[in-house]
Amino acid sequence: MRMNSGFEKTGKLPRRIPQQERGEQRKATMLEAAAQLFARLGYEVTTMTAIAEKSASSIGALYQYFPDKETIALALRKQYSDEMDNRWTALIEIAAGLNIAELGERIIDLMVAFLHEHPAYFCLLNASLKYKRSDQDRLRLRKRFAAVIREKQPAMNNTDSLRLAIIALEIVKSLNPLYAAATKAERVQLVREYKLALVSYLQLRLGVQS
Amino acid sequence: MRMNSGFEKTGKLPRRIPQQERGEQRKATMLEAAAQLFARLGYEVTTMTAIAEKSASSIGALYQYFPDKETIALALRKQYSDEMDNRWTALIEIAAGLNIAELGERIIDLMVAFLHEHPAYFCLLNASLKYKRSDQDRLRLRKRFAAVIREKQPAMNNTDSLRLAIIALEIVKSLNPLYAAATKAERVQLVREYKLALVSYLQLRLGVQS
DNA sequence: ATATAATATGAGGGTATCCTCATATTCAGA
DNA sequence: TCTGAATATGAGGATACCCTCATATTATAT
Repeated sequence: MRMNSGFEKTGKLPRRIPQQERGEQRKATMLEAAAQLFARLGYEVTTMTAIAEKSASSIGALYQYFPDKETIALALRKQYSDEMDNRWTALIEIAAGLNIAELGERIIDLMVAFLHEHPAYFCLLNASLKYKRSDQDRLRLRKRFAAVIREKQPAMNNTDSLRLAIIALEIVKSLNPLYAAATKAERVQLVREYKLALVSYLQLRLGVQS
Repeated sequence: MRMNSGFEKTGKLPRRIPQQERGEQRKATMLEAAAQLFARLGYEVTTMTAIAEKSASSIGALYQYFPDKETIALALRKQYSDEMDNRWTALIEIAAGLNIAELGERIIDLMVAFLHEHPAYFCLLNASLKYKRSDQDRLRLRKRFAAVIREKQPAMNNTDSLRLAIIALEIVKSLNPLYAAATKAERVQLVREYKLALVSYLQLRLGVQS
C-alpha cells in the first residue's frame, strides 16, 4: 500500500522523493558527485550534465530528484552545516577543560578533518546562490566560538570576542586552499604551522594559560 | 599619417587598439566596470552585457576592445600583479631596516591598501580561467617573501621559509572577505587585529627582535 | 569643408546549459 | 506471474549568454 504520491509538495516544482533503496542510493550518489565537482571546479562551472555523468545517471534522473542546480548546492550546504555544528557542539562540551593551546589545536584538527572529508564545504559557503544563508546561519559558528572565548576570558566584551572569533575562523578557513593543493607530507607540516599561527594569536589575545 | 592598422595582430582575434583619447578612456572605463562587477558578483556570474552596461558602452564597443571575457580578466590580473609586485619591491627595499613587528605591519598595510583600491584582485586570482598563471607568476610573491624571511632568519632553510611565507600570505589574504564586508569603523579594528595575528606568528617563528 | 580613420551601435546568429516530458525499464507486493 | 508504482532515459524546447558584423556616428587632418 503506497503511503504518498512519491512527490515533494513544498518548494518550487515537485520532485520525486525516494521510496526505494535504489532511489536513496542514487540520490546520495548524485549529491556526492556534485560535491566532488563543486570542490574541483567550483559551483558556477559545474554543470548538471557533468553531475549526471559523474553519478552515472541520466540527466532526467537527476532532475527527478533535484529541481535545479541550486537545490543541490543547498542540500549539500545544509548537510555540511549540520555536521559542522555537531562537531562544534562536541568540541564546546570539552572546551572548559582545555587551555588555549589545546583549544586552538582542537579547532584546527576539527577543521582539517572536516575539509578533508568535505572539500566542497567552503566552496559552497562562498558560492553566490540566490537563496542566501540567513544571518542566523551565517553567524552561528562565530557566535558559538565567541561564547567559548568569553568563557576563557570573561573580561572581554561581546564585540571584541566576536571579532576575535571571526578572525580566528577566517584564518582557519584560509588553510583550505593550501591543504587542498598540498601533498600528504606537506599537509602534516601545514597543519602544524597553522596550529602555531592560531595558538600564538589566541594566546596573545587571551593570555597564556596553564 | 596613420602608423598602424589600428588592430591587434597577436593572440586570438584582432581587436581595436585605441588611437584616440576617447578610445583609451573607454577601454579604461570598461576595465574598471569589469573590476567592480568581478569584485561584487564574481568572475563567472559577471556577464559581458553587464560590463557593457556598467561602462555605459554598447556590447559591440566592448567587443571591439576585448575578444572575450577572459581577456578582460587577464588584463586586470596582469595590471594588478604588476602593481602588487612594484609595491613589494618597495617594501623589500626597506625590509632590512625593519624588525619583525614592523615588517608584519607593513605587509598588512600594503595588502589593505591594495585590496581597498583593487577589490577584484583576489577574485581574479581564484577565478578558473583557461589561461592559468604560470608557476613563475603564481610563486613569485611567495618566493620574494621567503627571501625576506631568510634575511631575517638565515638559519632557516628554503623549504621552511617558503612554507612560512605561503602561510603568512594566505593569512593576509583571508582578511579580504572580512574587509570587504566590514564598515569603515570595523575595518580599523580588523586591520589592527590582523597585524597582531600576523606579527605574533612571525615573531614565534623568527624570534622577537629589537 | 571634406575625406578618411577611429569609434560606437545593437540586432541577431551560434552555442552551451538548464530543465521538461513522453516513454521505457525495474521493482515490490499480491 | 502479474500489476501498478517507482525509477530511469535522452531527445529536444527554452533560455541566457557569447560574440559578430553591417552600419552609423564622431573625430582628426589637410
